[in-house]
Amino acid sequence: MQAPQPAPGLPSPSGCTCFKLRSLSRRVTQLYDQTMAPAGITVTQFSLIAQARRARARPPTLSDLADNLHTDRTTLTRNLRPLLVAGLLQLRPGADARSKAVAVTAAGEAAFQAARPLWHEAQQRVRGLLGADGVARLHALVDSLLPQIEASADAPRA
Amino acid sequence: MQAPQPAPGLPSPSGCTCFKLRSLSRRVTQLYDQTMAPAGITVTQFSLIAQARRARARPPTLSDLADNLHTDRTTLTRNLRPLLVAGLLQLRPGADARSKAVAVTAAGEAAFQAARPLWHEAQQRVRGLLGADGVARLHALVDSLLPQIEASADAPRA
DNA sequence: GCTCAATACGTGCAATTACACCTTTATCCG
DNA sequence: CGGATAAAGGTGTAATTGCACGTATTGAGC
Repeated sequence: MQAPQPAPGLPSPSGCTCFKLRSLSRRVTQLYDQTMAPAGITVTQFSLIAQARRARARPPTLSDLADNLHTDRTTLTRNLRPLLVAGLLQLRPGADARSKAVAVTAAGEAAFQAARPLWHEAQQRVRGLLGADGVARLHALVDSLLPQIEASADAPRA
Repeated sequence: MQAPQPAPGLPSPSGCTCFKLRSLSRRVTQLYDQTMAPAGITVTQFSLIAQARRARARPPTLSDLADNLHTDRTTLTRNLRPLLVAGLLQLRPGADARSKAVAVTAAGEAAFQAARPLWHEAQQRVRGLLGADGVARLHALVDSLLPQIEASADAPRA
C-alpha cells in the first residue's frame, strides 16, 4: 500500500472526514440491522419507536420527534410510513389542527420489547469490537460535535 | 455491570452507538453537500470519482471500487448511475469478460477539479467547528474501528 | 375582522443503502 | 473435456435521506 501521499492531483478520499464517518456509520448500521433482523425492525425504526415511547402521557408531535432524532422532518414522514402500515405506531390529532402526535400502539410496544434484547446484543458486540473506552470516546466525541454542527446549521449566514 | 438505568423500560436512543453515529453522519453529510452544491455533485459522488481517479493507468473494477469505498457492491451500481448518465464516469471492459472497469472522463475530471476547493472548504468548516484535535481524534477513531467491524463481518460465525 | 408572517405538515424528486436472488463467465479437478 | 465451484456483476424490492415546493392552520399587527 502506498503511503498517504497527496501526490499533487491525486487526493484519496481517505482524508475526508465525511467519507470516514459515513463508512463507519454504514458498517455499524449493518451490524445492528443484521443482529436485530429477527425482531423484524431496523435500528432506525427501533430508535424511532424508542423516542416516541419516551413521553406516553404527551405524545410528541412530528416536528418534536424529528428534532429529537436529528433528522429532517420530511425524512421522518417517510420513515414513519412502514411503522404505521405495520400498526406499530399511530398518528393522533395534536393540540392543533395543524400538528399530529405520534403514539406507540400495543403492537409497537411488543415489537420494541422483542427488539430490545437484540439491540442490547448489538451494543455489546460493538463494545466487544471497539472496547469499552473506544465506545466511550466515540460517544463523547459525537456528543460534543453534534451540537456544534447543528448550531452552525441554524446560523449559516455570516 | 449495568450503566445508569434511566427509568427501567424507558431507554432513550441517546445511548445507542449506532443512533449517535448515524445522527452525526447525517449532519456532517449535510454540511458537505450544502457546501459542495455549486459543483453539482454530492460528497458521495466526489468520493467515488476521487477513488476512481486514483489509478488511471489501471482503472479499478466495480468490486475493487466497492471494497475501497466500504460500500456494498450493489450500492455502488446505483450510485454510479447518475455519474454515468452525466458523463462523468465511463464503464469500460475489464480484464475479464465478467469484470468492468470504471474510468474517469474528461468531464468527470473537470467536475472533480471544480468540486475540490469546495470540498476543501467543507473540510475546513468542520475543522473550525470541531477543532483540529477533534477532527484528528475522529479520524483516528474511525481508522481503528472500521477494520475491526469489517473483520468481524467477514467472519461473523464464532 | 383582515392581512400577513410563522408554524405544522405533506409530496415530488432524486440520491444513498443493502439484502435476496439471478445470470454470465472463469477456474478447479477428476 | 465436463461438471462443480467461485467470481463478477445486475435487478427487484424496500428503507433511509433531504431539498424544493406546496397546503393548511395559527397567531400577530392593524
